[in-house]
Amino acid sequence: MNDSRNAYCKCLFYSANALTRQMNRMAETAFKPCGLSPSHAFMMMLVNNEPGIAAGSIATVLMLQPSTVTRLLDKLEKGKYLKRVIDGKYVSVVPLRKGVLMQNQIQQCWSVLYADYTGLLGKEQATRLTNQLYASSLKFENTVHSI
Amino acid sequence: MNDSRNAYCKCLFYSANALTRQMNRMAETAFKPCGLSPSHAFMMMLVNNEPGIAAGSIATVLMLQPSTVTRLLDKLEKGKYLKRVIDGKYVSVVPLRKGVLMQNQIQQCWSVLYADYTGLLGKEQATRLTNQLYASSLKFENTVHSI
DNA sequence: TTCATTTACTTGTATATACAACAATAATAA
DNA sequence: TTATTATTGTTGTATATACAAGTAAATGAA
Repeated sequence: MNDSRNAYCKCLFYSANALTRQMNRMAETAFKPCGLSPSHAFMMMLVNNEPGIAAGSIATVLMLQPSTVTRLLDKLEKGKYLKRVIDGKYVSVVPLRKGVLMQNQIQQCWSVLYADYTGLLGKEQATRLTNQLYASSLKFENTVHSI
Repeated sequence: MNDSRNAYCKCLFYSANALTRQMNRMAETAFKPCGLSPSHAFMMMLVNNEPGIAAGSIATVLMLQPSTVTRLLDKLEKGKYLKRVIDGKYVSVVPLRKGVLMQNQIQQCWSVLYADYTGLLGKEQATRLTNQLYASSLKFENTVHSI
């Protein structure tokens, strides 16, 4: 059985997707208590840490497409976690009370997630993997974006 | 700017997702010439290599949920790339001529993808990253599945 | 043999995400 | 100042993927 996997598991597309799906499942569970999906929670944290951040910066920092940011913001705004402040073509985002009050809980969920995957992979491997992934995604960023 | 990223980029959820999104974008481009999405192409390769493979095995090998496999199969079957052979509750999958004839082209696209990302990351880093991802996803598999 | 349980797959529904096309605004050049 | 171009964000539409619930078939126990 594992032989049949061999060809694919040597492909970065395959292994990156496999791990990410599992990671996302774990993250979804970890963030459940706060009632937000991991992506929404990350966005909320970012807005709490940088009130008034431009929508475009959110996209850059979280490495998401602008349209994805729009959709995530829509939901958080509808839930009264934050609001858009529109100034001409610029949109900045500020947290609302509900979002600010949630920060603690989000960070707790985040800690749980961290504990979960380091428990599984070991602290060392987890750190190494994370660093390599991040370094690699920066390399992608510079090339893939600027075509 | 990069300081604002710092907190997140140390998280495996964040970095895995970031890289995977970029990887997927690249893969989508690489597989475009064959007219299949990367996931469909992978599934097609697998079925070509193991004609008659059980649907459940596809899920295991590709590390996908059964429902996801169903959906991917639906599309490939509709496109006459393969067909399901139903035997009681068992479903096995066999390639059709169109799918078999496509194998070459798919593999070519796969080579292009490989060349693309090794060109970007360097062969060494690409291999290291892939192996670590795969090894990690196996660790996840054993725990996350069996809850 | 019949009933309960497990297995294998599908369907309904929801989500995150993307791309391409669009609007509205700002910046620049003429 | 006006006309062009670039920037910023949103909408329409499509995709992959997942979970939960359902169905049908196989297996095991009584």
